[in-house]
Amino acid sequence: MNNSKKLIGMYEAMLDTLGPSHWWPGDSPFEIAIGAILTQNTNWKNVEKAIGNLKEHNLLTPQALYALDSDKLAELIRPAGYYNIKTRRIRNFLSFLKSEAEFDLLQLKNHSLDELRPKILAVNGIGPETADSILLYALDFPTFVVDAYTARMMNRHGLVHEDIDYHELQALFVDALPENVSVYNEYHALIVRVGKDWCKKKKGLCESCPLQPFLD
DNA sequence: ATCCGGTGCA
DNA sequence: TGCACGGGAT
Repeated sequence: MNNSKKLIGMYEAMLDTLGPSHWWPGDSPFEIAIGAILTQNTNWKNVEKAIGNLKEHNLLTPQALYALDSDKLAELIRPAGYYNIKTRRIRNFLSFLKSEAEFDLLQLKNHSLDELRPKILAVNGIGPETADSILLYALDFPTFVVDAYTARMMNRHGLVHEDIDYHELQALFVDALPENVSVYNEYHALIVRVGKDWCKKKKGLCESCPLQPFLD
């Protein structure tokens, strides 16, 4: 089976067994963008606490967060871990949002994907995965998100080396799939769900995995 | 003890 | 290529 058919087959298998994911959880594009920064190498449950704290204080708007002291912000996002560095990263993103789009995330959609992605990547603290997550899940741009789960899952299926470069891994999916926001959205979400519940770090639960039929 | 929707810096 | 960043859940 060629690569494209295999990747499409895996997608269909996951969707059939797990159902749609309804990603990204969040009430607004801005909440999704902040969540993308907060969830860097961090369990989503911890991110939810941090976002809950911000909501509770009515601070989940660009203007309110921008006006907030670093110390206050750090304390509120503390449950998400790495709170000092993430405070800096959020503030970097807010400065970018102010200068580039008058605090209006949707104004970023006036750019093409190809010119916007490098601009977001230039923000210190926003790497390729966070940038693509914001572009896809907050702004509906057709860019495919890959992550540690993706590399692990693909590696265990013998398709890539474990430490494959981000953009190489991404290209594998882009080349195999139709350029479609809904498919990109759902595919990454399904991989994360499979990664959490079956393709675990220590020992994969391959026998019961939705992707078991695709193992060799 | 181990892991988590990573990233930047030496 | 290593390493720091970090609280919370299992």
